[in-house]
Amino acid sequence: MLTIGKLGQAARVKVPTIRYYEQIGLLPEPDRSAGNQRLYPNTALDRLAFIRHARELGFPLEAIRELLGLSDHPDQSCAAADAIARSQLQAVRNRIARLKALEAELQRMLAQCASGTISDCRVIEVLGDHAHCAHDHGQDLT
Amino acid sequence: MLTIGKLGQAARVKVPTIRYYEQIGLLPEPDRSAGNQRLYPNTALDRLAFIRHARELGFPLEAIRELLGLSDHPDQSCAAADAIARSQLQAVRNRIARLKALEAELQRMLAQCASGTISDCRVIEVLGDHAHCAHDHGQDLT
DNA sequence: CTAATTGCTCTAGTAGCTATAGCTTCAAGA
DNA sequence: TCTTGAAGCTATAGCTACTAGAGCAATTAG
Repeated sequence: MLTIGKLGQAARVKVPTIRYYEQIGLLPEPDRSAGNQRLYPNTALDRLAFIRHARELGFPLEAIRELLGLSDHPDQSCAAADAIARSQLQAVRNRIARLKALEAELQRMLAQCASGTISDCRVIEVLGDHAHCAHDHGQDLT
Repeated sequence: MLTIGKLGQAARVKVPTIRYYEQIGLLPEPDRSAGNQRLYPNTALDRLAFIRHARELGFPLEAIRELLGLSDHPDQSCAAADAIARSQLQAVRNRIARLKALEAELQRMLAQCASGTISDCRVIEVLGDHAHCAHDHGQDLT
């Protein structure tokens, strides 16, 4: 049996985050000690590690909720899990593409900076006028 | 003089967002019409375009606030603006590096998926055990 | 036994908006 | 001139995924 602190240490997840996961239903409510403290079975560590790992890979909590649901029914096809991972991969690739465009733009902006006064600062000027842009970074918010 | 709707259209910024920017002090409170509606001078368009553009490049609102402060004093050195842009470039590069590691990991995960049942699904398995990872995507949250 | 640590609940805050409700004002057509 | 529909107003709440703090109770080490 693990206290919430030990569990957090073992899974490298902060204690308030564990309580938050419980609150939103990602982790089941554990039994309590006589003094009302949470006591986790060892299986909770697996589940929490799963969540942490998926978060590190950028999966949103709702996707993780689905994946956990799937892993609770090991007999079904894994097509759904595959689809979730695939869409996550797509999302990551999109983000990389957008960030690369931003990188190029920022680099260009800085290369032109004359380090003079604000009035001839390219950074300020470029930001003020989209026409200065080499790339079309349309609707992309980072 | 522009109504808030025209301004939003011209700058491609949604109306509630403009009001939000006013609320947090990024845009000055404009004059009002007899019927209490906001009326913007043309200069507001420049300022709003500046903000939108900087947001597209990933600058956080606080950095934009600083940049706007700088551009209000065109006689000073542009070193500060340069530094803000430089740190933004660094942040973008960090994000790219982290996302590339995630991309590789997700790709590897999917390549191994046998498309069988959940019980031998690599996606679920890899997520459950960090030891399966080729990369060390330590503390990186996307 | 005491002091330090850890745990508890509850509330509020973070970024950057977005959405809703319920109302008023404005502009254009009949 | 009247009317109708669009656009505007304020205020509040919601979104993601946590994080921080207050004020208290329980546990553990010495």
